Amino acid sequence: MADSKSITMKDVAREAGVALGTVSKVVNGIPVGKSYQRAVEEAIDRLGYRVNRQARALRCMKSNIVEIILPNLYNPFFSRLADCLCRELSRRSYQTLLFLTECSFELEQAYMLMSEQQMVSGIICLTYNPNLRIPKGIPTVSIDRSLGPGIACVASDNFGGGCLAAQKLLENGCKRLAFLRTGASLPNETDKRRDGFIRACTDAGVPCHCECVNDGTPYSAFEDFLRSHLHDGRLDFDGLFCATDLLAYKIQRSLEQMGLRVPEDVQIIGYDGARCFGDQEYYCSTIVQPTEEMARLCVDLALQSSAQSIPCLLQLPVSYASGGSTRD
Amino acid sequence: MADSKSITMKDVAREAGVALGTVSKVVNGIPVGKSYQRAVEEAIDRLGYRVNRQARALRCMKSNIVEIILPNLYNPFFSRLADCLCRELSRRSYQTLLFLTECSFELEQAYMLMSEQQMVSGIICLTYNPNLRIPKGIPTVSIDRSLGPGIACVASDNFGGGCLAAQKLLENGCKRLAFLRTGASLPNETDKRRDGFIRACTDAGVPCHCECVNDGTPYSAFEDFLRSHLHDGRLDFDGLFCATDLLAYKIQRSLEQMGLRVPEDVQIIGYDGARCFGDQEYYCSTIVQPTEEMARLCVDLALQSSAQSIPCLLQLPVSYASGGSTRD
DNA sequence: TTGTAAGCGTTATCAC
DNA sequence: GTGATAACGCTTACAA
Repeated sequence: MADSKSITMKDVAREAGVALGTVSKVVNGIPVGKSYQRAVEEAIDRLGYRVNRQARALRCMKSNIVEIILPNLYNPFFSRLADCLCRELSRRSYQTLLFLTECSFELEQAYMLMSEQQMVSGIICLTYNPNLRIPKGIPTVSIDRSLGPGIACVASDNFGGGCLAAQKLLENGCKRLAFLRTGASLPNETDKRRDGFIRACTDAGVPCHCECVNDGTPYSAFEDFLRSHLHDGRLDFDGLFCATDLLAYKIQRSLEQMGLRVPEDVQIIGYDGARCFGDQEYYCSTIVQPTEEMARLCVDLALQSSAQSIPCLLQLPVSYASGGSTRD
Repeated sequence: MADSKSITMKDVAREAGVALGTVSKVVNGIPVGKSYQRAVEEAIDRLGYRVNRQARALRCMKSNIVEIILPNLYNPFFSRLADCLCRELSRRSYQTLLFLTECSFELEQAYMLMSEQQMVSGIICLTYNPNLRIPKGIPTVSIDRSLGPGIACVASDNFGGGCLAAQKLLENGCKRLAFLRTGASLPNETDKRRDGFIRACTDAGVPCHCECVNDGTPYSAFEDFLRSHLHDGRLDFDGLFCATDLLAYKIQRSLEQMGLRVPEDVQIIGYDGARCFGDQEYYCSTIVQPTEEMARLCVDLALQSSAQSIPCLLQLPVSYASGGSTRD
């Protein structure tokens, strides 16, 4: 009890009868004389010594901490991402410092700059602030949005995913397609979901409607949209591609309330690959983001101290998964 | 560019033409002379100085970091908890260091002890290791499991929740009840869900069956159980209380595959209050844990430096929410 | 190969 | 009220 004054290297050195520097070497795996090695290791065990990471960080001007900035953890895509990132970091003996912004520009900026007083090894962030100031000298990786030259951006192949969605709907016999989206008004990588979708539609010679609303807009705007395209209990579209699984989920519920059946009357494909309870069934047919691979890549980049000509944008391939809202 | 050698207090002191100690005082809100105050603040702005938290932590032997240990972030209950905890900590100017264990006893222990070399302000954990060694001198809060005397445990009112589930099923006309559970073989607070359920059944004079299997057991054990109680397309039970929403969700799917309708033939209540996409509809009728309040309480306790006679167990009230798997 | 000593950026204790 | 100065625990030249 009275002891717990925290054991330091000095204590270990005294206990082992060696100099402070020798202990440090042993702790850091730098070779020392066999007998010293043993003596120090025994003393460490005996005393239960553990290195003080703050002191080390201060001295080395670098902690083994990576900062993660996300909007929240209740959205399954973000929580899955956080899960994968944290695990991948642990695997490499790094720690995860987590910040949640709920998309507040101010918080995004504040947490971003926090790293400066923190000596973190890297930053992995998913932000929306268009004027985000990035701390210099800290490897930074952005997810789904380009933060400017020199900052790596990791994303899924949004364009390819959009194409894939169109292809699948067409394969399943859809003739009248529409793309629905609610999202940041600022340009980011996820815009390409629409571009890819339109491209595939154009290539196939099939017309397609786009209904995109800004983030502030209430969901009811989509219900109005659907109703305005409902004639005699029949929707003008038989295939919908929604920019996220969440939107797909809501749209499906709206359609069902209007008396339409999914997938019999209307087929829907979402984007993300979200699953019930995180690892059970897909909520809907979806374009699956390779979350684990994205996390691994983010960590790779965030730990790459030397900015050795990192590509500005890295896109990872997506896949399609049937989840009940399509007829395949 | 060439400057970014990180600005220190010393730089600020020189810039402002005052002593180091004066800068420290300003930074920490300790009163100094009016003119000094201004000079220092201006210098700080001009130089863009930010306090180095590692140095402060080292000097004060205490960082403003709270360690959170959870099994994972894909399970909605855990991710919601993490979300609330992180937000609550931020609100009080603390940072969140996140560790995920996937219930590995070794990792639980390793992360628990990590705090010793970290000078964290507190630990909030949800663990299963029965022999977990707790670092001394760091305020520790356990969720859903008592870690022994002196360690606060925060949980929802599991017993009350069990009672409530039974009451709701009975109110809805159920006559033949059963409790289903898969969970840690080690005793923890969530065991009381069963106890409360049984108690309410007993009080009401209604028989109830309990089917509890250990964590390792494959889910198919429950399917076998259900099948063994299925006679002529009719289940021996018309009301099920599942220890978690996830189990309720799986059971519902199994029943539907067997040709039974929920809630017409069998009503189901889960526990947790999990929602689709984190904030949409409930997956099923459920006993809702007050996650936000629990998080707040955990943070309260984890930051309470003085162990001023903290109650060992704190239970927060639950509520019932209808989610389609019952007839109310 | 080992020991010594100078910091890393803060805070806190004192003389002034 | 202000300003030197000594730690905090560790790493790393550099000297022995």
